[in-house]
Amino acid sequence: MAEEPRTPESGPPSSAAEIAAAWRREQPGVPTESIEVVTPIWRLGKLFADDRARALRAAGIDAATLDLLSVIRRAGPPYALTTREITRRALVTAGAISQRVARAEGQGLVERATHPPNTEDTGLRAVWVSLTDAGHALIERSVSEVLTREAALVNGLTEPERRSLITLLDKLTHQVRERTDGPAR
Amino acid sequence: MAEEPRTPESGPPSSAAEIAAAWRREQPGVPTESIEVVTPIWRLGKLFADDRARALRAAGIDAATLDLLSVIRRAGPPYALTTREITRRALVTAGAISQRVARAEGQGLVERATHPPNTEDTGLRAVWVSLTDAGHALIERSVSEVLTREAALVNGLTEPERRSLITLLDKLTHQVRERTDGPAR
DNA sequence: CAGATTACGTTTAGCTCTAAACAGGCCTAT
DNA sequence: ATAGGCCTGTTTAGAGCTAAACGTAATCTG
Repeated sequence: MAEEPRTPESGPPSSAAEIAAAWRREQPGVPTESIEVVTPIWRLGKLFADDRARALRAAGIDAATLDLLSVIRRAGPPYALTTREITRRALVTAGAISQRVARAEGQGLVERATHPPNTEDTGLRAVWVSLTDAGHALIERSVSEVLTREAALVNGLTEPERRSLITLLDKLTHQVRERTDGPAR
Repeated sequence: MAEEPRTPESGPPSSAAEIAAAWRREQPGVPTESIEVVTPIWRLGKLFADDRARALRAAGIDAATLDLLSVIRRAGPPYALTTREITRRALVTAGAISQRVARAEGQGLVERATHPPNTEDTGLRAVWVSLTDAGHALIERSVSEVLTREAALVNGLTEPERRSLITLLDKLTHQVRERTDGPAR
């Protein structure tokens, strides 16, 4: 095939295929199969995150807070979850959740209570975090916009393509999880 | 057989499908097509990043430094790039690259020079970052391990599945890029 | 040429995260 | 009962990042 320019002057970032090819050329024998999977996943993650952050800035909320309020909102009435449960559904540590809750509480978006809203309890020293009216209003407003926006980003794929991608991502996720098997903290 | 002393709700995080279903139930009419794509991409990104960080800790290097040295190493001889070119190929800002280079320089892994190693020049006030012997040795050692490890994580997919996934990710990346078209770096 | 403009890299303030130490409620066993 | 062990949640020090201001070299303009 045609050789590629050694240093492509000012363009888009090197494609994953180019990176893999570069390693095969520079260090033959090194396994490069993962590069074309892992690199685009990281880049897409950043593209989605950046776009979301840009959209949320206008709404006066950040992605971390949106994430917190979302988890509580979509749990349904009475819109309250324990800190532990919130942590389990998020991608960050318990300490980070504690800080997120403190910030959101300072903004009047959530409230903390050591007693459950029902008589239901985890049987342990649980702290229940619930949405205030302001928090409820804010999440209602922002989620719709964010999801509409992101749907538009994904709509370039046909329905079969999207379904196929979802299936493959799902399969890969399960396999990576069981292979790393480290506490997915 | 197996005893179940666990707390009721301690399982894996909600699947993306469950999250989408929850939104359709709680706020009908909101578009949820993107959730099953974006969520697994973020989760996979974190799984790969965490695994890589764990592996690198043993080798005495962090992911940010690996990334820096990798870009320079795979560019081939004479193993030197300008800061601008490094930034273009990374997912972080120019300020972050400057700090990464400073840290790596402090560890004796790279060197900075205001003059090009060749007579080749970008025509502007370029700073060339090049690998030291120690940096070269370190990257040689770590990249092989990281890629071998990550190849094993991806090998659960069959070859056609992997190719199909790569194609879909590529297509999605291009479309998201042209739809957001934002600065994104 | 001088002045303005542009391109590149660095510095700085502030933010959010992680890891680890800490604090305290609940439970079981002796 | 009480001692000790677990389970939850919070706090804290430190790391690395971003955004924006800054310094400076190269280039354009009149």
